[in-house]
Order: sequence, then structure tokens, then C-alpha cells
Amino acid sequence: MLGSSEMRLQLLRSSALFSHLGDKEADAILAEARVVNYAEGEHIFAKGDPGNSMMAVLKGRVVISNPSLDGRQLVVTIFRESDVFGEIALLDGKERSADASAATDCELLVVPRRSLLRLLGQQPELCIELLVVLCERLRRTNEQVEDFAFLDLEARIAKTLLRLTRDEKGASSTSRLGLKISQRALGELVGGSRESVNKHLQDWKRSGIIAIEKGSILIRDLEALTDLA
Amino acid sequence: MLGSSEMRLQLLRSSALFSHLGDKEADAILAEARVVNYAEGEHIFAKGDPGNSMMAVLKGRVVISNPSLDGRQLVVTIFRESDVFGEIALLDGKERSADASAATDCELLVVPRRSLLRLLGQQPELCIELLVVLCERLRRTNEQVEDFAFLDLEARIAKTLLRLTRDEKGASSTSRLGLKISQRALGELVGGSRESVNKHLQDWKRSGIIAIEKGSILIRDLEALTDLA
DNA sequence: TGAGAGGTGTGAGGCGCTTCACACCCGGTT
DNA sequence: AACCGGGTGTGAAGCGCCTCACACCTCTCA
Repeated sequence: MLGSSEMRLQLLRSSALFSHLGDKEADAILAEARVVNYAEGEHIFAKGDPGNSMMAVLKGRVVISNPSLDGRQLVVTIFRESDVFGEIALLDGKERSADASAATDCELLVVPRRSLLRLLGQQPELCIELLVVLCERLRRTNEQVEDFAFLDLEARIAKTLLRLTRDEKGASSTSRLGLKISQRALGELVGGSRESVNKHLQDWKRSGIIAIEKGSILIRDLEALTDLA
Repeated sequence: MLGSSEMRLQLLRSSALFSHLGDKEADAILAEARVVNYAEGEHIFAKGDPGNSMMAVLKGRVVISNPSLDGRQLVVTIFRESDVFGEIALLDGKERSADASAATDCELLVVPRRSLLRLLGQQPELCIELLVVLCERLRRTNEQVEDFAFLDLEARIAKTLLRLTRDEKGASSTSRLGLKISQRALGELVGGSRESVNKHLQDWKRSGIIAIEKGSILIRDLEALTDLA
């Protein structure tokens, strides 16, 4: 893997958190960080584990989810290239607050606790950057609480459907508003059963709001969907 | 109000966020911060307002809540002496993410955005302190999402009842495990209707888990309540 | 003294969602 | 070929919670 260090530097820079780092600091991080690969479906860490590192996604997707006592899962977030996760446990030194596993084959940059803490003390810039990341996280999570408290399942499905297509479009400009996701996975995202998800999708199909073909969901009437959410 | 500046300094120091500040820095904050009083029930800020300040509670209680489209309220947190709130909007420069109003008469230290940002750049200590505060917030909010997704109303009521008594005991050591709160307010805390809250409380009263007297709730069987949550 | 406001207790009806059960379709395996 | 696992479509039954409606109690205030 010679010659890949410049590439890694680029990747590191592409993440919002590290974008303002100088060469020296970026090198310092890279020197102490490891690159780790995970295969699709592989476990990265579990809620309750000691959290002595932070990860940046270099490649692939990572699912963050919460397990319930009876084995169900609630998917909290899906992280992609240039996202950073696992900061919480790293910063306060407590347990990991959720499960993380690889949604696709992926490549992660693992930054150990000590390195990052030291750097934080020296780099107010980085520190503030991290504050902003946490703020975004907090806003997103607050919104989730609100959604669960105020919206019914139909609205929550509509909302996450819209969010997912927005995210997809931003990342890789897919030809159309098509979304490939299993209904069970959608259920885990919105906190509902697979069956209920299916019934709402069928309703929408009948009213022409969406179409379903080859296991992927096409949005036909974006406005109607926005109204539902 | 001459002579109160030392007192304010003490109060400032009592908050976790500012506990590690040197005299010089604390003075710097105090010089630019204002002390503002709010009467019980008074509005402090509303979701969507521009957020150009952060507050520390010197005295009293502040309720943070989210409004729904149909006028209901979900109470997210209750802050008390030495807590800090409103950091999110301050840090990322966006709108306030929730409503804040005075649950009791209270006295707040209002730190303007510019002062704090400047200080953050100079004081890595403070910055890291703030990171920890945000982490705690995030853990708490994540837990709320989980609760809404996995627990039924009964369990949520039990859980917040326990949390409230714990918080009370920590602050002012009340003689017994008594908790004075209206059932409507409890409903807003757990995301349920006043009637449903009442029914569960009645159930518990019948089974001897709690007692209700003079509009305040006594916990009789703490263990049973813990099992429910 | 009587009226009104705010908190509490309780039942009836209804809606949304879950669970269970079963049928179907498709792609890969043996 | 027969077979499986995983994703999908659909109905029946049941439960939890909400809304509505109404009664009662207590405190405050005119």
C-alpha cells in the first residue's frame, strides 16, 4: 500500500471535521490512526463497549442502531464517506451509546483516544469544528424525538423516504428518484413493523404517489409526499 | 446591586462548564454577560428565534420544550441552578431548536455569542468542557429516542418518575420521596395524554406502588417501579 | 357567597399500529 | 428438479392510547 498516504490525506481532508487542519496536524493524526476494513454486515462496535477511539468513514456505509430488549433494532443514522462517528464515547470516556456495523464493505480511519485528545488541547480550531459536528448531531436527534412524539407512522415513513432520496442524490447522482431499500429496513429506520410499512406504501402506490418496481421505490409525486410529512 | 459581583462569580464557577476557568477568564465573561430575570411562566426564547446567546441558570428552573403543529408541547428537559443551555444555536449560528420558558421565577446569566466564541478560541479548556456538556446532552437525547421507540407509555411514566425523584433528591434533599407535579405536566414530559397518565397512576395506586396525597406523588415501592421502566 | 379556573377521576368509542398467519415470487443451492 | 431463504402482499384479531364527555374537588377572587 505504498503511495496511499497522500490519498488518505485527501480523504481525511474531505471530512468536515478535519478540513481546516494544517499539513502538520493532519500528518500527526494519520501517523497515529489506523485504517481498518470491515466486510458488509460485520460488527464494528456494540452499545456498552468501552469507547476509546473515533472513526472516520473513508469508504462505504456504516449503520448506527439501537437494540431493544426484545431483539428489535432502531436504526438511528447511516454514515457515509467523510462522516465521522463514535466521538461521544471518545470524548466523555464512557461506553459506546449505540451499535455500529458495516452496511457495505467499508474502510474506516480509526483515531485513538489519546491522539485526538492531545490534538484537541493544541488545536482550538479542531475543537470548535468538533463542537459544530456535535451540534448538528444534537439537532438531528432532537428532531427524531419530536418525530416520534408528534408524527404518526405514515408521516415518519414519508419523511425518511424524502430524506433518503435527498441523501442519495447528494452523494451519487442517481438517474432518477429511485430508492433501493427493503421494507424491513425502512421499518427499522422509522420505528415501525415491516407489515405496516408495506401497507402505507401500498396506499401510496394506489394513489399514484410512488411506484414500486424491482424492489426499489420511485417517487412520482414529491409534493404529495412532502405534505404527508 | 453593588457587591453582587463576587456572588455571581461564585455562581458562575458552580456550573460545570465554567468550573475550570481562571479568575481572569471568569471576569472576562462576567464583564460581557448580563444577568436577566424572568418571572414564572415567562417566555425566554422560542424555537426558530435567532440564537445569539447562551444562558446559565443562576436561580430557578427553565423548561425546554418542543411545540407540535397542533399546539401540544413535549417537555424535553428541565434545567436548574448551574445548568447551561442554549449552546446549540449559539455554536452553529442557526435558529433555536426548542422553546425555553421559566418554570419558576428565575435569574439567568446571558452570555453573548461574540464573547463566548472569542473565549473558546483562546481557552481549549473551556472548549473541551463544552464538548463534554454536549456529549451528555446527546446521550440523554439518544435515550429519549430509544424510549419513544421501544417503551410503552407506562414504562416511560415510571422512568421519568424515577428520574424526577432522583433529580429532586440531588438538589434539595426533600424529606421523603414525594414529587409535586401535575398530571398534565407529567403527560408533557412523557409524550402522553393527561388521562392516560392518570389511569396508570391509579393502577399503581391500587397495587400499592405509589400513593397520591395533596396533589403530590409518593413512591411506596421503588423496586416495582424500577421493574416497570 | 357564588363563579370560574385548574387539577383530578372515570367510562365509552374509535383509530393506529402490532402480531400472527398465510400465500406468493424470485434467486441461488444441491 | 425440488428446495430454501428473503423479500413482498394481505387479512383478522387484539391492544394501547387518544379523544370526548362528564363529574367532582379546591382554591382564588370578586
